[in-house]
Amino acid sequence: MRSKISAANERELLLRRLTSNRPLSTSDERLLGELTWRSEDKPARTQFVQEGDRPTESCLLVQGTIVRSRYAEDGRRQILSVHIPGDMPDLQSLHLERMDYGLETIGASRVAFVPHSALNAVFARSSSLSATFWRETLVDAALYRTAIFRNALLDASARLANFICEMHIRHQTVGLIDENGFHLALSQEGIGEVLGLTNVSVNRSAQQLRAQGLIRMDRGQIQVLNFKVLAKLGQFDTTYLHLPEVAMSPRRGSSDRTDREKRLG
Amino acid sequence: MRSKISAANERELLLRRLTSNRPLSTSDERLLGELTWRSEDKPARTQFVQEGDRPTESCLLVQGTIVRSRYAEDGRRQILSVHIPGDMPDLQSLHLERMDYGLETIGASRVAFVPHSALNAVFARSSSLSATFWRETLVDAALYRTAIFRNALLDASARLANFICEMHIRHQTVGLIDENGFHLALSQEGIGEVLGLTNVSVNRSAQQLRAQGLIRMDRGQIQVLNFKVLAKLGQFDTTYLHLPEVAMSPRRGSSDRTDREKRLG
DNA sequence: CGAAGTATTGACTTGTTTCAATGTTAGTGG
DNA sequence: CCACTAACATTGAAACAAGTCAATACTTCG
Repeated sequence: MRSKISAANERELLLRRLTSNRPLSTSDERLLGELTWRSEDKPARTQFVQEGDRPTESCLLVQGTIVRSRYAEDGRRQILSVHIPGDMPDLQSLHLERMDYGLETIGASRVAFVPHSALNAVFARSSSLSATFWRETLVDAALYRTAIFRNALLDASARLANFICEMHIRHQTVGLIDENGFHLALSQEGIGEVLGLTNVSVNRSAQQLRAQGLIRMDRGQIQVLNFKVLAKLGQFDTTYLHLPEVAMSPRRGSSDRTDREKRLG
Repeated sequence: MRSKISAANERELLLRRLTSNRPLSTSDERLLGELTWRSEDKPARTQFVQEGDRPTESCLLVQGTIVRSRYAEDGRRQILSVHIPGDMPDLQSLHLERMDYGLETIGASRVAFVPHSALNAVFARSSSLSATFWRETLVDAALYRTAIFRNALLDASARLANFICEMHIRHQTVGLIDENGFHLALSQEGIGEVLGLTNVSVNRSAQQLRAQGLIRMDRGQIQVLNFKVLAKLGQFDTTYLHLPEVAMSPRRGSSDRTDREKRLG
């Protein structure tokens, strides 16, 4: 259940993730490489960080699927976010003392831990590296925004479409996708806990999307057949993922903000 | 509509906010004081930052109420978060190039702007100050988590109760509350856009809470009469606000995480 | 005063939940 | 290798919370 392996995998995974937007300086890369990770394998359905905890380390998901969760009084679970390899789902515990959510595995997963003290030491030495990690938590917040939007304004099918689009792109970004699509350990009930729907509703929505030829979805294997239509249906816009801008359009000059104001109502 | 006033107010407001959790070092305080703010008064219902923008400055709400918003294709608006004086609702634009949401005033508001370049310069000089601002964005993310939880797992009345609890505490934290409660510029329709409800539903829920003697609520003025019961009803737990811990209990030792794991299902 | 925004109320509609039963699949151990 | 089991997926029917539509007050403010 525990192993102190050479942290080569963790380092590489993290590096790939952090540099997906802009390259790190060689000194930052070296600093990053000095971090020591402790890896652990977790079985499926295991809550390994809990609400109220005061972690002294943060984790990196190396393999598998984990979720952030919060429970209602009657025991129902809300999944706040779904994480795939490369994510650091409790980086924020570096600055927020108590956990306000739990972390649990969905399928069997491999998780690597790094002490807060080590991270802080590194950030004190490099403000650019600090900014890179800060940015990660900001993208995370952007995903939350989309969850709020999605669950409030879209109906069941559109929610599912939107969610599948997000997971598709995120898997694509870290190279976890092939001709059969990507693997998502979440059951239909689990997807319901993300989208604020029941398993029944998710099932019926999935059937609709399948009937329209937009997706294939079979026991955790999801394939997007028509991304464009799926995205349209789910009102999906990649902006919030803050991916690298391939064909960087010339930056719009910093025009006077007041010129662009819009009166509402 | 624009004024280059002495930034004394902005500085003080920001300082009060940032030190509400832990004091800043004198050198950090000095650095903070060197920032130059440009203040602007905005009329009600004005969107002054829009989806897709690439801001070169971040703002601090000095006075009034503003919201983060995102629109569905049919024009319906989702309010992602509600902001009160002391909040910096687009700090994240420092590291995320494009806005994935808009910023709009609800009532007439005063907003102060500071260039990203100035913030970056300050953060490069002090990693502790950088961490303090980072933390602000992390609390922000915690509020999003609660919004997701609330809108998915609670029924209309509980959602409203939860939301009022949050706004009550947040106003209290910055001293914007008196014997008549606090002022919230949002209409019932606006509250609905926060909670994923219609104005009709908000109205009926408000009546319920009033009938139970839990709140008073009249044209933007909200008074909590029985916080304890309201919080219970809304399943409200302050953890996620990450307030200073008054009677700091001795930190639980960093017990081996694996000892505390919980199997689910 | 008039106008616009906001709050309130009632009647009707609807998307989703709930409940419950039945398939289906993957994994386990004899 | 098949019976057994648990988890997951699918289906139908009934119930319900919230939405929609629409009419009527109330407030604020130029």
